[in-house]
Amino acid sequence: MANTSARTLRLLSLLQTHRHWPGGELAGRLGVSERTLRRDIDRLRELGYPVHSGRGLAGGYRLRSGTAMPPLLLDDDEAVAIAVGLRTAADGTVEGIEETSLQALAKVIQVMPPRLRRRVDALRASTVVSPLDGPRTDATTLTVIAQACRDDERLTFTYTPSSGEPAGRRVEPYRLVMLRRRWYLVAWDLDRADWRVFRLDRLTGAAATGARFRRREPPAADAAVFVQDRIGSRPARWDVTVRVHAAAAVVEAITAAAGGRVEPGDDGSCLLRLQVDDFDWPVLILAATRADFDVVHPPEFHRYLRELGERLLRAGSA
Amino acid sequence: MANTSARTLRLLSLLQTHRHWPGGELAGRLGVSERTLRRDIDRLRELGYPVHSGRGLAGGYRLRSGTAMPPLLLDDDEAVAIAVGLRTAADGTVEGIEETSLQALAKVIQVMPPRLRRRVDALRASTVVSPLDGPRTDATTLTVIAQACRDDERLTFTYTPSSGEPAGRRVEPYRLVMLRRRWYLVAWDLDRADWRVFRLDRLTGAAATGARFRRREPPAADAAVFVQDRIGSRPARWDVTVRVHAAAAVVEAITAAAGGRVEPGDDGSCLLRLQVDDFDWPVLILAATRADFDVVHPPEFHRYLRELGERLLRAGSA
DNA sequence: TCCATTCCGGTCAGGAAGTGGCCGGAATGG
DNA sequence: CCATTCCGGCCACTTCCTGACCGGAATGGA
Repeated sequence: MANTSARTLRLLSLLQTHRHWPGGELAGRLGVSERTLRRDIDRLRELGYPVHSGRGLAGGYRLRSGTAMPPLLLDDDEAVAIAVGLRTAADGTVEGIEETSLQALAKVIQVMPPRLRRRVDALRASTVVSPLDGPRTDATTLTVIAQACRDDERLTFTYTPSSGEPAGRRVEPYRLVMLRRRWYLVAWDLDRADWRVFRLDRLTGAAATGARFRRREPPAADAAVFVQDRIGSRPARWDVTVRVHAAAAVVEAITAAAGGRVEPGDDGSCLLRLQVDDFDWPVLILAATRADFDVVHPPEFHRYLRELGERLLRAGSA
Repeated sequence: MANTSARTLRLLSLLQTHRHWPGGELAGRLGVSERTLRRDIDRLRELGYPVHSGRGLAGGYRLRSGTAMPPLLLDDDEAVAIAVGLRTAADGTVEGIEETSLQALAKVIQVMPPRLRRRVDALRASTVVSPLDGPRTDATTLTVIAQACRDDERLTFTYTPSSGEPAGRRVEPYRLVMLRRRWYLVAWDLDRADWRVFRLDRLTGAAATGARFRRREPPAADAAVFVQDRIGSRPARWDVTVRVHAAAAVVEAITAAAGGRVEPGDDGSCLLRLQVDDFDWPVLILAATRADFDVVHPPEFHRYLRELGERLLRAGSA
């Protein structure tokens, strides 16, 4: 039996689940003498995990935070929660960490027992999301590709270009990039013998073949820049400025989460600035303020408001 | 030196970062002979982690999924991503796993080095959330309380009841419950010698005193039920039914994520049902469909639409 | 102040386990 | 057919693990 390693892990696990443990209790659970337990604790400390100990009646052992992440020992529920959380973060719920979340997700999913994966999938549907976020990429596809990138495994899939027929592709995946809430895959296309960028929402049936390859010279130092260059002109992005007839503090409370900037005016109103891709978002925010407002900046927003206002009135008076 | 335990962990870590490793490479990195490496691999297998091995040129070792979660060995970025993901999930982004996410978050945060905690805090602001979600509870408060619940530590905080002055409380925390997107703490109030329910958004300055207590008989088998009973009558919750003049498939694509139910009609329109706490949400969804619609069910929605429509028109015509 | 409780770490001796070197074997892919 | 890779038995040596026993020291409550 690989006793000492297993015991070290179990000890770490116990210390992670409940913060405070008396020595005798730990020794009992591990099935060793208290002397040996003390030595195990010492071993953990030598490994760099700071185990605090206190004497007397209220004494006991506890694991504190140290300088490095210790191995996380998770129970099933926690593992599922982590996978689900990472999935939503990878979907763009938290800006700026999509790629990292995906990488971590790939790691978790890879070692996760199948029964837990099924639970994660089952929770997939219950995410509360904004209906404006656009198409989510299938999480399975995402993790399959992320793993292939990490492990240098060839990938096959069916791709439908913006103009053209669906066709099979064989690639050596390099990196996944999220840009403006869309996932892209940078990969070396084996048949075309060149680097290509694929939009994940146009890609189906992704599967790692199992065959490994040696990494090529990347097409660019930063994969995101490469994608940026390839997909070219960005979609219209609006800079909305609105004068809201309500106290700045009130408006700020509502918009803070959405990332708007609020400047207080002198007459009890305030100026709200938002950067958005479409107008649905700002309308929602403005509706929530329950105050009157005037559009300062984009004329297009004027028209949009008129149309929507008329539509709502039609529905409201029927 | 605690050699074999440390090595087992490092080996596990290596196997988790990159899926495929030739034996010689692993042995080199661990600083042992290949024979010993083989024994280490065997040890992992005995511990229940299925290490797959392949022979020949494309051979090597890889960690597969097994029947239990192995210890997760994360680098800094991944740990941060996990914490951030759990935090958003605990905020109610994914329904039904808030408590579990919080529990996992408490575990991660507890062992996370301070420098990583700071990074998590820094990312706090950048979450893309709906401005309608109501006040988010401070994540630090949340984790402090969650840890106190888990570790049976007394808690002190300042509480402002719905009617009354802020006052200090000393409690023995029992459980955190999320109900209708709000966090509640069930705890034994030491001064009042009774079980109480506290709303977290009315609670400030939470701190664990460090003093531990013995768990009392819980006030109810299910803490959520207890909270439900105590907070009593639910806020108005609307059952909105709308006829949308657009194809069912189109509407479904937009509303699926928000949890609405769509029934196709015979004339190209469809019936959309939503259960919501306020009307901002459905308006956003309906605006996104870019189609006309009629309100079928709650008359209050009529009035709301008229008011909002007029407000938008005022803003749109200025 | 005293006392029970708890962690601490030294020492000892027997036993278990880890280690590297060596080997023939077998699967795999070019 | 051959190079590459994992496999696992054997052996001798060394390391370390373990439990038992001890006196000591910090702690918090009576």
